[in-house]
Amino acid sequence: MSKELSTEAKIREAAKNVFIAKGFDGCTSREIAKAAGMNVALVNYYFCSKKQLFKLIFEAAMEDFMLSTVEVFRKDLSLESKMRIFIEREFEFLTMHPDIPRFILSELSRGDKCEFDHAGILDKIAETGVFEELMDAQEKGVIRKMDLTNLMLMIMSNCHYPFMAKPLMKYLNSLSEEEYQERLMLQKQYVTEMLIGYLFLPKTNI
Amino acid sequence: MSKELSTEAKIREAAKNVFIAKGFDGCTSREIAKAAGMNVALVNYYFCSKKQLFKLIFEAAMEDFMLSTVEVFRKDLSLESKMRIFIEREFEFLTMHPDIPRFILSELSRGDKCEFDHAGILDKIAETGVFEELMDAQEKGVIRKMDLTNLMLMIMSNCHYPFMAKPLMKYLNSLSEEEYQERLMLQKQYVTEMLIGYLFLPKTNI
DNA sequence: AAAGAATTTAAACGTTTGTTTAAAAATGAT
DNA sequence: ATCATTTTTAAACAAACGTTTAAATTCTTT
Repeated sequence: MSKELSTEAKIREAAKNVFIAKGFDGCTSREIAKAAGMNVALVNYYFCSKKQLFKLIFEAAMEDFMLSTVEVFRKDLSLESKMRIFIEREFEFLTMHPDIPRFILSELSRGDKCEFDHAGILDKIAETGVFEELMDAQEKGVIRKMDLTNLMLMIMSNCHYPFMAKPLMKYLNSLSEEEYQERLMLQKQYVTEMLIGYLFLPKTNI
Repeated sequence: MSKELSTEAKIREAAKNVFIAKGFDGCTSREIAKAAGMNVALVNYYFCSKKQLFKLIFEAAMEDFMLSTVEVFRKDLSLESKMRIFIEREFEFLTMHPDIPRFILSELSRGDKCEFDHAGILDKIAETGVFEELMDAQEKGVIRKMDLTNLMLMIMSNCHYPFMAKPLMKYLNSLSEEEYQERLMLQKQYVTEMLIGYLFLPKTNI
């Protein structure tokens, strides 16, 4: 692993791990300090307060979560290829950061404690031109005409939830970690085919 | 609302609301007592500890969450009708209890703090005979051959996630409460068609 | 090497936490 | 009405919380 990190970076890293694993309410400043291998006071020396440190971590996670995989839409590929690769990348990202969706949704629903600044996240997605491309495809009858908000929600449901529901599914079906990972990879295939099959209309040979 | 509840029931009710809204770590015993309109000590007088009260609430929520809508599968209907009605009921239940999925998945991932006893939940689902019916339908080529765990996950993804992601979607798309409720009803239609379309195979006229 | 600034530490601050105690109020039985 | 039991309250407990302070250490600059 990385050996030479600044104190500030070490705290940031520890805070990220602890916050994402346990949530803002589920951990203490001292726990973060210990995970970073140092004194409690240093956390506040560098980041003023638990709340402010959390805000930093949360917003970074949010950006990662929303933007890590949208670059596909800039590529010069067919819309269907883009969709397939997007889902592929999404599962890849979530395999490496399986706790992020639950973390984001939980903390967002905790709400007003401190208001988050995720201005422009949707703008950055829009910059890729994906929405225009989808609307074009709808006009041309390539894909189903449906609200894009709902489409977004549909894709996110099928990508995020399988990772969020891991403890539930593992328990209900008595699965080992390996078995669940297998199901996840299976699920990726299933949802890809289902989403593509639903979204893309059969070609009409006029 | 209901006026005549026993003290014990009042605490239970308050605890349910507070725990589900804020999570175990996000609230205090005093908060629950205040929500029930009484002293802190009474909470422990009736329920011994915060942890034990939580366990009670959690397990009740879990049962509701998993079993509230499975009765459809006992009915004498075509498999497709059952699927449609199941999704309908699921959205109905979640409209009334929109915070339960996030609550359950969050608290489950908090893990070992106290181990939950949801023994037999899958058994109770199995009792409806839905799994046999699905396997039969798979043998007969009525529905797609796929792992039933994955199918379950797929349905849950599309039903639960839209409610869990409400704060995220509302913010990203600047939707009012009413607008989001509209999207939810739209989503119900979309996911029903998508799931049915994916699961049920076209009839082969041998 | 000495001085000054930045970093790190141990200790303490006042609150709040979950829980307990002991007294008060309400209830039921005789 | 009197007593015993149950229910409710206010007060207190030690422990843990986020944060601050002031001293110790390290680093940088001269």
